Formats: sequence, structure tokens, C-alpha cells
Amino acid sequence: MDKTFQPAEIESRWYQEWESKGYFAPRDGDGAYCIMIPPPNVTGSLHMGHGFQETIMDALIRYHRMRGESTLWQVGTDHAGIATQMVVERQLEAQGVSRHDLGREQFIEKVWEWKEESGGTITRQLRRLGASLDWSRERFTMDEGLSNAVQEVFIRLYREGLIYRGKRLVNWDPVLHTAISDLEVVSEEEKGHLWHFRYPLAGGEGHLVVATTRPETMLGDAAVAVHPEDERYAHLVGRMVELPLTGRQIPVIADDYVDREFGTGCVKITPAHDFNDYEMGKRHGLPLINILDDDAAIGGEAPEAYLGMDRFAARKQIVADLDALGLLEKIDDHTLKVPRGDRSGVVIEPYLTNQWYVDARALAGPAIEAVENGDIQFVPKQWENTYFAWMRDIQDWCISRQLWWGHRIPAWYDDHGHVYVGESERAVREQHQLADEMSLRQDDDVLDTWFSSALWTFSTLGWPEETPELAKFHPTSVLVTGFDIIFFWVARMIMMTLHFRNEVPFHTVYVHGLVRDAEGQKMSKSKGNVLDPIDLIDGIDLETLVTKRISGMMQPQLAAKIEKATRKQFPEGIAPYGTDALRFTYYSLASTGRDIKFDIGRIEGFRNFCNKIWNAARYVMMNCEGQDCGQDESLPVELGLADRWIIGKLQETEAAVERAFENYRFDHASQALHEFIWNEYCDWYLELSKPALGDPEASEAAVRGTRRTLIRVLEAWLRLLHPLMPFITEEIWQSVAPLAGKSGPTIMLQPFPNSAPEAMDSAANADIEWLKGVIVGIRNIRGEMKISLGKELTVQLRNGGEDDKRRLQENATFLKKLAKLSDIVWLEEGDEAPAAATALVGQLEILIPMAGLIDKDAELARLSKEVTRLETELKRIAGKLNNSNFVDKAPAEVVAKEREKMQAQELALQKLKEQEQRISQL
RNA sequence: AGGACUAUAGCUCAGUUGGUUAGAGCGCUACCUUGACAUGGUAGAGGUCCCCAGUUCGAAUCUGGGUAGUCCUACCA
Repeated sequence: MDKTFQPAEIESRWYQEWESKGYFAPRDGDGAYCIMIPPPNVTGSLHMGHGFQETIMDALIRYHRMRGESTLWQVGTDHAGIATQMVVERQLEAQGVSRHDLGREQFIEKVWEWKEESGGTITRQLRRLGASLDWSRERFTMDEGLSNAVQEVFIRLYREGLIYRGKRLVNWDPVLHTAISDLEVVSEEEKGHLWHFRYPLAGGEGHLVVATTRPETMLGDAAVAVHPEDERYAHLVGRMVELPLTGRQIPVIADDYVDREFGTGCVKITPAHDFNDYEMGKRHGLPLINILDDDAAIGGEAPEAYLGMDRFAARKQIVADLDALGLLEKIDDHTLKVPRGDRSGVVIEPYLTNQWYVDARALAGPAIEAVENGDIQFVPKQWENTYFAWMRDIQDWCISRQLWWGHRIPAWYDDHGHVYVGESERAVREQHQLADEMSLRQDDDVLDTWFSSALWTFSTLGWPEETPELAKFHPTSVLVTGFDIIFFWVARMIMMTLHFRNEVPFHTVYVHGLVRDAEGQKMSKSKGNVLDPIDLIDGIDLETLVTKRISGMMQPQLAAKIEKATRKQFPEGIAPYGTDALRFTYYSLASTGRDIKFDIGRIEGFRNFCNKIWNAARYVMMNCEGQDCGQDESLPVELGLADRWIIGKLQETEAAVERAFENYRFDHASQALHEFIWNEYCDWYLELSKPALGDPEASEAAVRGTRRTLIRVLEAWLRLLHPLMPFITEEIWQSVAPLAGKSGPTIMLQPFPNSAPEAMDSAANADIEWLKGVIVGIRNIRGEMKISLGKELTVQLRNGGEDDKRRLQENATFLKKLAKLSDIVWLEEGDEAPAAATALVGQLEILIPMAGLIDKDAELARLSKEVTRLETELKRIAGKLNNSNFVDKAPAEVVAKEREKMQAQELALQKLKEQEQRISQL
């Protein structure tokens, strides 16, 4: 074995082995366990958030696989309609070609080409993380099978009246030329203006003033509204005003939606270009006057003078024209929320179009109930509130997108605009007995990508066929996801699955936090703070990292800033840490919090942990390979104190890890393992094993017992650690297992360790704690008195009880070795004690003679520090015990515990004071 | 505007049902290349558990109020 752990070669070797041997596919087992991967964008690449999520799923999957369950981790990607189409369009653009030049069919071919070319990135990355996904079942939302499922669902919902088509206001992206759902619109506060315009009253005696943030929409105004109880304007309700620039007259109406306090209290109403105005328009029977075209330039029923003008140019023009007419009252600065498309970043326009909708309200009922009655549980539970809040106020879901890349809507129109929904044109003709010569035209639109991902849990298992996989693995066990897509995806999956399968898609939703950078900032390409998990695994030099971060940016002007920040944060680039260290870091961060700040310091610590594991195994192998380590069960075995202790501690750790897995507390699992392996197994057990193995007087059975414990405990914790650190555990396990009497081709398929409570050994724990106490006491004096470790000491023990005496007798060898002692003397009562530095373990006094070693003042200082500490502590306890309320009301055992504590501390204090006095007299 | 979450060591975070001397990792200080490991060892320093009040014998933990921050939902033209 190498002296340091070198992950790179080990990782690729083992992943290939596992995959080629088919270990990732479900095997027969007790019960089924299934996780569906939240499908990443097929043309995308993994970021830190993915890494975190995949790593958590892999731990769960490996854990349940080792527990003997029939385990499926379904892999797949989604087609990411808008994102992918945008990428391909941009590529074409670079060649000076638009998608319209190519035409729909050719364009889609190009997209498929791009998918073939770039689709491997994400799956390669998943493999690098060690994800044990069943690649043989890989699916893609645009696959034939999944497309069939999408079509089936659309048709059935349509026939049930749960999908309808309607002309409504939608969120229109004027650059992407498509409708998007409410969830795809992000509103951020931006600085803008509030323009005040005078609208003259028809008849010519005066005007009223309206305020607007979007002046250009005035071309489409259909009314001016005031509050019904607003006395200032009561006399105007029912009158008409002249709408400037349009030659139209519009009425003044009363509606209590109007806020009297805001602006002038008069609101211009533009039903075709504002969601609230649309609703008000419906209440008052106002006309919908569209004044935009698909590019959000002025169009529709707008006055000719403005036709074709871009909306923002028109805004300027209209303000200028009104000003010229003397109708501009004033312009105020105003901060407002501007809705932008989450993909394009452009300002979204409410725009009147024909779209397809899902009646979400109807589907929401059962979906709410499933969470209320516990069929589905969120972890942490608080996310259920988020879910309920959204579901109880759910809006109909606009599912049509004016894109080419996606599932085309299976609807055909005749020349009269009648719509026919069915599997194909032929099916539609047959069903409705339409003559062959009658022309039919398929709907141009495709479905929202989330429409197909909503079917993910069952469509990937073969639905609408009733496959054996569907029967076995559905409902799935747990969904692992971020809270940012509870609405987008989780809620919609629950609705669709309940409707079509009459069962939940999953029993548990584990909601994890979002990975942020070290400053707590969200990682994003435009901020230039993204980290590629693969770069943490393989390492990356600074120049490559900088280039990677500033290339292909939407806003190249930020490049300099990003370069500077990157050079500052990673002056040396990023070192290679390996997959296991990265994974363990993720787990250690997976607590219940919402934000996960990724600190590079953590991963370095866990890389060191990997090295520790590697070297511990190296030590064990050096001592066990080619030796008798108890493989022959018929030979006698004697277990020493340390052996019994570490076996017990292993059981405790196994129980803690299991509990952590059951509660999705991966941070607890990683902490328990880290603590056990480093602070117990390595720091103490391995050190204790050295004198045990080196003891010339030890019996063969005892040495065999130590070797057997070394190797078996190691073998067990390798399995315990495997779901979190798959590679290093596999590599080591291969050589360790045979010596521990285990065999098998891979650790992956070995049973997960079960805690055996009967092997926990409280007597051994107590003895080891005593041993540690004595050693630490001596080391402490050594440390503070600057006595080098090379100097062997003689210590004297005094005032101990029977237990102390026994423990000393049994462990003198260990004490000598670990505390570097030449001799230990037990002082009987009456024996003369020299001037010495003192440590206490319970009642037992440990004396280190000062002669020539220890400075009087230094020891006095040390003692006085200790005395002060004890006195403070004693005062606190005494205060408690002198309080009759405490003594009367607190549980007897708590009081007894405090009394005990006080007695022990008093005794200790007394001894230290005596010691202080004695030394000061020297 | 409504709601949620967070606040613990210099930094990143644990802290189960109220009773610990409030913990870990990283960082820091001192010493140490001893045969698994310097990606290491040993020892150490470091905390007003955001603030105020309350409940309680007892509060980092429970309740109320406040402050700061983050996020979500809905928005006033």
C-alpha cells in the first residue's frame, strides 16, 4: 500500500468494475426500495447542488442495497424545452441561421444532434461521483415510451375536462416568443418612474390624473377606475374621459380594488395588458384592447402612429407626446417589481393568447389530502406548510409553450377552428368521422417540460403498461429534492400520480438545502462563483479555473471582476481531493438548514480523513497479513480490555449511523463515523494494540484476539462507511475482508453492519476511560511543563481504591507505553511521597516527581489555575444545593447527581490545595 | 403586506424529550519527524449561546416581544 491515499486511479477502476458487473441493477431482496433521480437537464452539466443531491441519494441507495432490499435507483434526464432550444438557437445564430430558416423538422434534428453530443456530460459526471444508478434503465423525457405516457395523460385529462384551451392573459416572453408559467417569472425590485397623466373629461370641463409605471399601455386603456367611496371622484363615476392619443372615450368606473391612498386614487385600466385590470375588466364588461405584437412592439389595435415601435421606444414617445399636449402632470421616481423571464431575463408582458391549461384546482384536492393524512411526509416537516400554502391557492397551469423542442400537443384544428384531441391525425379522423378531404392542422405548440417530469415516477417504469417494475417499485420510497422546486415539480408529480395511478408517487420527500459559496451567495454563472464538483475531485489549476469561469458569459463586462475574485479565493487553484472526500463533505453539511455554505476548508479536512483511514488500514494490514488473525474459528481467542472496548464502541457507532440514516441526518452519520474512526479506533485502539502485539509475555490467544479485533472491527466499519465513501472502502475492503473471514466480489453487496447491543461493554468503557484519564493527566503535565516526549518518567500513584489498583495491575504495560513511563510505583499509606506535580483521576492521585524536571513556580501556577476552576464550579453546585427549591422540586436523581459531583469536587479541591501548600513550602 | 427560516468559538456548523464543565471540524499557539499516517502526534488558548421579559428549582433549549439577516408567497396602478 502507498504511504498516502491516491484516489484517482482507485475511483475509475472501481466504478468501471461495479458498472460492468451489473451491481447497480436491482437484485432480489426483502422489500423494494426505489429512488427516482430528479432528472437533470440532458444538455447541462453538474453543479455543486447536483453533486450534493446525487451524493445523498447514493448514500440512501447504497445503505438500503446493503441492507438486502431490492433496490432501484432510476436514472434519466429531461429535455429542458426552453433551455435546450435556446442553446441550439444560439449556436445556429453564430452561423447566421435562425430556426425559422431551418424549419421545424430540421431544427428538431439539430437539437437531437446536440443532445447526442452533449448529453454524455452529465452522465459522465454522475459516474465520477460514484453514483450507483441503474444505467441499464436510463430514460429521457423525450423517449418514445415517456412520450406515449405524456400523450396518454394529455388526452385523458382533456376528455375528463381537466385540460382546456382558452384565450387568456399569460406571461409572455417577447424574446423567446412563448408563454411561461407563473413560476417561471421572477419579480425583482427595480428603480423606475411613476408617470402622472391628465385625462381630459369628455365635455371639456377639466381632467383627472392617473398614474402609471408603464405609459405605453395607455393606448389600450378601457376605463379609469376610482374607489366607490372616494368622495373626490364620486361625481365622475359614469362620466367619460377622452383617452389622449387614441381618439377614444373611456368610462370612469367604480371598483373597490382601487387604493385611494396610492397616487391620485385614479387608476387607468388596461384589461389586455395587466392581470388585475383583466379581472376588473371582466367584472365591468370592459373591452380587451390589445396593443402589442409577439415581440412586445406596439401592434394590435394601437393607433397607427405607434405601430411597430418597440415598447420602450413607444414609452418615451408617448410620454413626449403627452407632454407636448400639456397632459404630463409629473414624473416621480418609483421602485417597482419588474417581472422577468427566468431564462431570458427580459421583461415579461401580460399578453392575450390562446393557451392550454390544466385545471389544477381539481387535481389539488387529493394531493393536499395525501400530505394531510401522512401518505406523503416531508422531511423536514416544516416544508409541508410551504406545500399547503401554495396548493390551497393554486392557479390553473398554463402548459402550452410556443417552442419546437418538446412534446407536441396532440390536438388538431379544422378550418372552422374546431379542435380534436387524439393519438394521431388518423385516430382523430376515425373517431370523429371526418372526411379525408377535410383539412386538419396540428397544434404548433409543445407542452411545458414539467408536464412530462410530473409523470416521472411512473412513466419511467413503463406506464401506461402495467409492468412488473411498476408493481414492484411504485410508489417509490423517497424523493430527494431542493425546496426550490416543491411547486414546479413535487406538487405536480403528486397531483398527476394520484390522478393516474390512484397512489402517491413517493412516501417521503426529503428536502435538502441549497449549496452556496463560502460567502453564502447563490452560485451562478453570472456571478462567476460556480464550482464544478469534478474540479474538487480532480483539482484544477488557477488559470484553467479562471478561464472556465469567464468563458461563455452572458455579461462579458463582469469578467474582470470574476477573475479577480477567483484569483483571490483560490490563489493556488484547487487541489485534488478525490470523490470520497467531496462526498463526505457533502454529508457533513447535510443538516436541516436551508442554506449550505460550501467551505473549502472542510473538504481538505476530509481529504486528510481519507488519508487517516488509508494509513490505519495500512497499519492493520502490516500487522495482520500473513498472520494468524483468528480466521480459524476453532482456535482459542482471548479478548483484552481494549478489544472489548472497541467492539462495544463499534456497536454504538453502528446504532448511531442507523439512526442517522432513518432520520436523513447525514451530518450525524458522518460525524459519528469520523469520531469513531479517528478519535476512538485510530487514536486509542490502534495505539493500545501496539503494546498488546508487542508484549512478549502475551499468550497466543491474546495476540490472536487483538489481531482478530483489529481486522474485524476495521472490516465492519468499512462496510458502515461504504455508503458515504464508496471508493476507499471498497479498495481497502478487498484486502481486509479475507483476513476477517469475509468473502465476496464487492463491499457494495455485503450486508450493512447491524448493531449488537449485547456487545456493548460498559465495564470495559469505564476501565478505558480510567486509562485515558491517567494517560491524559500525565500528558497534560508533560505538555504544560514542557517535558519532552523523549524523556521517560517515573510516576507514583496514591490514594486510589481497589478499582484503581486493579486497573493499574491490568494496564501497566499500556500506561507505560502510551504515557512514556519508565516505572509506575503504587504508594501505600504512610509511604513517603516526594515533591511532585499532581493530576487527579477521581480519587486517585498521580504524582510526577519534580526533581530536576519541574519548575516550582510553573507547577504552582498550574495548580492555582486548576484550583480556581474547581472553586468556581463548586460555588455553582453549592448554590444549587443550598437552594431548597431545587432540592425539593428537582427529581431526586438530579439532586443526587449534583451531591455526588460536589463531593468529588470538594475532595479534589482539598487535595490540590494541600499540594499547593506543600510545593510552596519547598 | 402575509408567512417561513436563521442567529452558539475567528470561520463553517452540531447540540435529540429543559439538568453537559456548551461540543466538532477548520483556523490559531507551543512542543514533537517515536516504525500506520506531518494530509500526522501531544497539549493548549478561545463562547454574555443576538437582546429584553416571562414560565420553571433550573433555559442555548419552552413562551412572548424586539433587533439583524435570508428566503417564499402576494402585490398599488
